[in-house]
Amino acid sequence: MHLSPTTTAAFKALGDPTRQQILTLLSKREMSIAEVSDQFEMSRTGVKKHLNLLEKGRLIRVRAEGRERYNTLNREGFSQMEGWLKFFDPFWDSKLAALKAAAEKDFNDE
Amino acid sequence: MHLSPTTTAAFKALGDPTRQQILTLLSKREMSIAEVSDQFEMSRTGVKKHLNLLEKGRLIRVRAEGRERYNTLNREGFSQMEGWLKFFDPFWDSKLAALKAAAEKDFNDE
DNA sequence: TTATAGTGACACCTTTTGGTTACATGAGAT
DNA sequence: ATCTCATGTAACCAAAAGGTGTCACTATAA
Repeated sequence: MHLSPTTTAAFKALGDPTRQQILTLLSKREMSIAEVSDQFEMSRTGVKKHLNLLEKGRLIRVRAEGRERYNTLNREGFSQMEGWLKFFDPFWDSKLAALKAAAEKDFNDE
Repeated sequence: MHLSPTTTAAFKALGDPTRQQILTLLSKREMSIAEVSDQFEMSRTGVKKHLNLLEKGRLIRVRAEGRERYNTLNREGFSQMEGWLKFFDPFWDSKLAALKAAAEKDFNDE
């Protein structure tokens, strides 16, 4: 199975707590860069870098309005991740799952 | 919205092509570390590091059998990621989506 | 025009990641 | 016991990521 660089970037982007928080913020309303960075201790430049990474993973889009840039969630990145995760669904349902369930007790717990 | 360190580790783990390939391999059958590393140019130690990261994100489990360690997919990590992505579903369906769709043409294309 | 506020881009530093080699351990075979 | 093979761990290195401040640019306001 092959994952596009964009989708890889999406997963990578979600592997950071700051970017997770940014997405949560943007799920409430679109925000300019300054508005987003006001919510963090971090410098604006630092937040901007995170926004760039989110954009690279198609998790947000940027809309210019005057001298401001408004950031909004972009469904594309989310869909691609969900699509790839679905690839594994057959594994959980397969007949092998029964065997694995039987052997489950033998697994190391941690 | 808060993401556990484990789930963050899962996303981080998927942000790497090698680890994506390992998961794809394990979706066919469980494999020992040596078997997995045979599929890559990389050293066994390098592969082992990737396996550790996958385990940290609860994407695989390790079962000891004799002197071998068999790696299998673990649904837990996958479910947690899917669960978090679902958090954003209401966003796509919201009435605001209509407004956003109307403004869609104004978005920068790349 | 001039000043100001929001942004983009650059150089820089520190920490983490992705990879290596070398060595220690533990189970199976001889 | 000894030898072998799969694995675990530590030390190390280069490259990438996460953060900073500074400067240039542009659009609004005065």
